[in-house]
Amino acid sequence: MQKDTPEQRAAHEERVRLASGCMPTEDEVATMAARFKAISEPSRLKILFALACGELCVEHITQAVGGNQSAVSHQLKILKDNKIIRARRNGKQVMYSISDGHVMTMLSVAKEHLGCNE
Amino acid sequence: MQKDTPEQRAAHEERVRLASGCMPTEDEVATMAARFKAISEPSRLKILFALACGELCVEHITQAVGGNQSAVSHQLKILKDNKIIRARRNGKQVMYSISDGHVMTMLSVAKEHLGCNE
DNA sequence: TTATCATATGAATAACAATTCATAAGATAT
DNA sequence: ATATCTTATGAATTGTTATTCATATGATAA
Repeated sequence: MQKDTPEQRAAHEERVRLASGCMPTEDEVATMAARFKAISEPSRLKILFALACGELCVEHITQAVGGNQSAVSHQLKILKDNKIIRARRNGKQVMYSISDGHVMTMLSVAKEHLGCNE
Repeated sequence: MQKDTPEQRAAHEERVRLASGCMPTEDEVATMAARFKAISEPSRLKILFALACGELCVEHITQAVGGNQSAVSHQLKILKDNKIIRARRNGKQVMYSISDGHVMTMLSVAKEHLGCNE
């Protein structure tokens, strides 16, 4: 079998170099991965779709998605730590909401992508 | 402490009902969660950023992201099974590429979201 | 055919994450 | 102050997932 010519080898190296150049830093990749992971569990994704309709307190979130209060609270913490949602206290309750438009975009793009089966 | 009035209680139920109405089906949530999970590992996210610059074969991907061939191959399978990337054979090589625009959107939105620290 | 290159896969281990239970903490009312 | 309502947290268990190694498969060339 033919070995690559020096030109081909250079082209390969160039492609790898280009791809490496597209790469965010290790820290950036780690942060993005953690945020995707935060929204990659069915129970947490359900919480987000519930919050997409508007701010809710923990009890209402729990009712909307099912499950128990403790589990929901743990999940809310993960979402909050990853800047996916935000919290504000209102008396005895804590109200949660989607943190910004990027998250809403993710949700709608994910839903659209469901149609793509190829 | 005051109990909720019937009106307040009805308002609460309405909010929960509304939130539940925003909810995709169980199957849809499961699929979306699985796809987010596919892109939520640093090594796989790196692969995607490499492919964002254009089609690459396995060896080049491996060089671009580091790690060994077997690990990369396992990760490519997960991405492919979740419709995040596609594969085409070209002689002895298999060329991988981002499957569609939704994925590219996800990557750029994720990168933008890095700037949001609140 | 055999040899070689490129990629994929199965099985085992090791790291990680989700859920549950029990309980703590924070806020308000009495 | 105490009681109650709401949410958060720590620890333990259970279930998942990533990575590695060894090897299989698939394609081309000699």
